[in-house]
Amino acid sequence: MSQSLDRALTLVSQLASGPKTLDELSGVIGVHKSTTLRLLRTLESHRFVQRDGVHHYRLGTALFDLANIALEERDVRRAAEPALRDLNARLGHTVHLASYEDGEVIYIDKYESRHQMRMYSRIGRRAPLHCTAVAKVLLADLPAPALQKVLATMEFPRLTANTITSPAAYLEELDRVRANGYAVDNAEHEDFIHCIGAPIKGARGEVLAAVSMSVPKVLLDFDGLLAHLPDLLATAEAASVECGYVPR
Amino acid sequence: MSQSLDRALTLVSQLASGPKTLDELSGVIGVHKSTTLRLLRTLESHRFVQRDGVHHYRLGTALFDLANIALEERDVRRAAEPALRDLNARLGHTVHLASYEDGEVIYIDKYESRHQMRMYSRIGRRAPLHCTAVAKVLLADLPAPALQKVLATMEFPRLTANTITSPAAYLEELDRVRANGYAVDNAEHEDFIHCIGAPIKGARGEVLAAVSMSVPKVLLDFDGLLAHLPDLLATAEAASVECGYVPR
DNA sequence: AATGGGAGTTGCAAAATATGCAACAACTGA
DNA sequence: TCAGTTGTTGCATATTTTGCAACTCCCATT
Repeated sequence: MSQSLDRALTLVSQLASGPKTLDELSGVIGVHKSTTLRLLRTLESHRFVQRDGVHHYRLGTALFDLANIALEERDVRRAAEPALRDLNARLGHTVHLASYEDGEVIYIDKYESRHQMRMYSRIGRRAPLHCTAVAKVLLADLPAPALQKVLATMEFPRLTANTITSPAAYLEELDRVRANGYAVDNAEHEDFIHCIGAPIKGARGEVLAAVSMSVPKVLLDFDGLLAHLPDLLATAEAASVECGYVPR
Repeated sequence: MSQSLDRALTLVSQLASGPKTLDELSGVIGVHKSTTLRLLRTLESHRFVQRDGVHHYRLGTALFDLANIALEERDVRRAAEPALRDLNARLGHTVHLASYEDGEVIYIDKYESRHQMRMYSRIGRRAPLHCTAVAKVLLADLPAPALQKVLATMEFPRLTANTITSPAAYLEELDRVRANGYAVDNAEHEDFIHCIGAPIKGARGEVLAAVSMSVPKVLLDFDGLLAHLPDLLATAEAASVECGYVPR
């Protein structure tokens, strides 16, 4: 481990909670302010950090560049785009693409609803593991040891009346996902939206990503949502084929 | 300057051009592979970097988190959202929000067109300075010394038949932006799209960000686009008011 | 206008870490 | 099974990082 680097990256993470002064940042990493300044100067030269007025530092624009590049590096995103865009155009609802990365589920693409609505999800954000359709799809495909490892640190905060709040109930839900070949979010994450999700597979049948379609309850009831399941599964299969999957 | 940190951040930047092996990364920063490994281990522990298979490293998910947070830190984005969302809903065309940061113009929000279309712009990406409406709006408001500084390093690659390709012509264009109170991209960036942009101002009249509306030429000709100028200017003013601007 | 306090900045000697080396481990293809 | 490639490790040495004390700059108060 590189101590100097560790300190610098801690500074960057600390700036995630808002702009801070040199003294504040020194306090966080426990070194002299002249040392902190030297680290900030280097971070600034790489644009990870920038001055915000005279006294504050904040996160810099290199993060945008790198985050965009990190997204575009994910081949499944490019391969899935035509199918997902088409689903969004035909049905007019929000479509997400998410992938599993190191114990987290990240939204890597999103096509906005034709109807004006605000959702939690944004490209680059993590999806909560316990209550989103995409996360259920992705965790359902993990090998048992990896799934146990994730569950060991997973939390189950109740976000709506329907949220799954125990590991046991969650494992049962993942069994249903495996049996059905798709997942649902029955207003478990945000109480005005429900959602269906399906896996996008690769050449060897492994799950590369998950696609989901989210609809406000006022526009479509749950049965109406499920009526779109064939569309979603067809979209997932079309995207899978683009990723090298050979259907049976 | 912190040499160790500088090397580590160079590694991160290098991974922007695709996954790389330990040896490749050592070659880039000119240190022994055991040193490179130690730097990568620290980057990995902060999730700036992750393993991609057994032999490659690639950009990690912390970049998504930080980029999202960096975006949401920008108050103008939150303040402008209602006005921009409304413009997008009423007219159905792509609406962008961009801000000026350290010599660059960054898209910080985007509302997709009702019509299926693919554009260069993405949230977090830089807008080319010489040929986008948002960049013209933002550069037109810079004090002369800062503008000269930007122009000193600015490039003018021809992207379409209409692209401005010289500093002199660009300065004339900025004069027009100042006189008109709005900017146009007359298919200068992407030859199938034109675009109008306007400033969003703060409490002291300073330009905080730029809003733009982009339309494919096949949907609306240039006169048709200009007919929407009152809508765009009204949106920019509504957003400005949310940012503390007091109209005259 | 002067002053004091807060925050940023600097040069350098001392303290501490980063570094490279050489050997080893693991994996893969022939 | 073996060779080559790539990742990994412990430790002595080389080099950088660090803290100090003083300085500069800016802003608010008197």
